[in-house]
Amino acid sequence: MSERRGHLAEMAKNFDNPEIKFLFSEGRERHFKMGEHLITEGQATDYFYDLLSGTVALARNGRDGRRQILSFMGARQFLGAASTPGYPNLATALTDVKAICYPRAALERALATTPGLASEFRVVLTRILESSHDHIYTIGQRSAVERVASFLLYLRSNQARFAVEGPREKSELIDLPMTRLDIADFLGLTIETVSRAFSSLKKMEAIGFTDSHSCTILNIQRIRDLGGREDFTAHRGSN
Amino acid sequence: MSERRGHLAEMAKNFDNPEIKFLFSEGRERHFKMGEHLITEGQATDYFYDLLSGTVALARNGRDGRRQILSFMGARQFLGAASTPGYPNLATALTDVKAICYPRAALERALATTPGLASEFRVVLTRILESSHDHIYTIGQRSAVERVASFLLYLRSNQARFAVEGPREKSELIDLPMTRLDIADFLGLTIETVSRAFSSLKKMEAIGFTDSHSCTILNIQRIRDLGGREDFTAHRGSN
DNA sequence: CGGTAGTTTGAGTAATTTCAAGACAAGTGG
DNA sequence: CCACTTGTCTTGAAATTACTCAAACTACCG
Repeated sequence: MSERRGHLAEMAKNFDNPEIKFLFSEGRERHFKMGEHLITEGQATDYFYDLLSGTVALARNGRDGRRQILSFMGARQFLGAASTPGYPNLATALTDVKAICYPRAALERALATTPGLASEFRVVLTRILESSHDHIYTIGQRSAVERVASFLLYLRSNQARFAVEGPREKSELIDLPMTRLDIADFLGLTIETVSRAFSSLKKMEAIGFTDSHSCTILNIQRIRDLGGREDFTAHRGSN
Repeated sequence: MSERRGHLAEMAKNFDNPEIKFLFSEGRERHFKMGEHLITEGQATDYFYDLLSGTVALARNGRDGRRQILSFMGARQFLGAASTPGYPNLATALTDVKAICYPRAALERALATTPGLASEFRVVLTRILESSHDHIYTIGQRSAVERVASFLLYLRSNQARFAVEGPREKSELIDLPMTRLDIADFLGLTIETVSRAFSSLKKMEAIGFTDSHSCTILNIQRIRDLGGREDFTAHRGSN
């Protein structure tokens, strides 16, 4: 009991019944090396993942080689919810990843017998949907520099909210575990454009780089003006 | 009982308990004129809507006048699920709209006491999320003509799936109840580009227009080649 | 120390946007 | 019934943005 790990276990800590017990007894910790796939597209998603550490890119690949990254996920985030047995997305480990995987059927049964957990789960799903909506706005309406600024705020917010040890304060130091190509495929741009946007933000002294995989926000207001969501999420107090 | 209407009622037809009874006793049919808002952004979402007829645009507005339409919704679709009391989106009636509205608290209680309905509801939420992912791919990776082709398939599929009288076969006749500006704001393009893309599809005899608010697909294969999702959703058999 | 993968920068090109004008349809009032 | 207004849609030309192609730079790894 006390050794149940992960965000799902935390969400379920106040619930107990045979289905919950069964669910957690079925949970297996798995490790993925950088580059490995947690889920392959089209494959039957038998498993649901609760990430413990590392970063995963969830992507949709077109036949002609185009790729759209739908989200970057880290500790305390979930992966594998689908409306059908198949799953059209590809989940790839960008770093070494630890996750607990649960059989989908066991999760389904636990949710069906534990309405309280199902409610929390519904909130999680809804948040994911709202985050997709943010993403759609960003890709559909913003320019390259704005998209990159918005991306930095997205990472900053996620790195605070989904820190391994639980939610913490936002930091001005942003970790960029993904490559420029990953960022480009997330934002609907090319590597070169992403790189130029970073250079441009650096030149206006809004950010600074130590190495190419982590940066510091020097002028948060500038970044917010470019990529912020205050417009429509003031009440949520993000960024 | 037999007069419960709407998709939610249909989903709940096999369930019965006091909370379900209460939920449906609280449902009120409302009519909205073209141009009216069902939900205003930032407002507390006290209500959840089950659409009966008409078309609604769900949009996110930027302060500087930019607007991104997140989805077009019609009969048998739901509106108003949010993870917080506020709601960052604006729902506008594009035609006259009929809907049943339920207090969110009543829905929440009904779901909390009716796990079977909660499961179905979770599937609906997941489908919405998957549809958002399609949208992200389209906006992030496709060219203007491809986006418009993809949009036609999106409408065709929705108009079959969410027909007023229930799911029906897909038709080659596509209804376009929204303006070119709405389409542009949905696809992350300008009106002019959308118009040029339609002209281009017309010139290649992939589609034909009767008037500017309805078109016929003349060469479905061509449209699928441009905007199809066979790549990653072959197993779902869409489009 | 060279090799490889990833990143940055530059120059030219292609696509979409912007600006501007014209076409079309529906509705209004003379 | 016709001119006129209005809103929407289409088309054209110019400007801008992001993309493509190419080369140089950097860091890491064997």
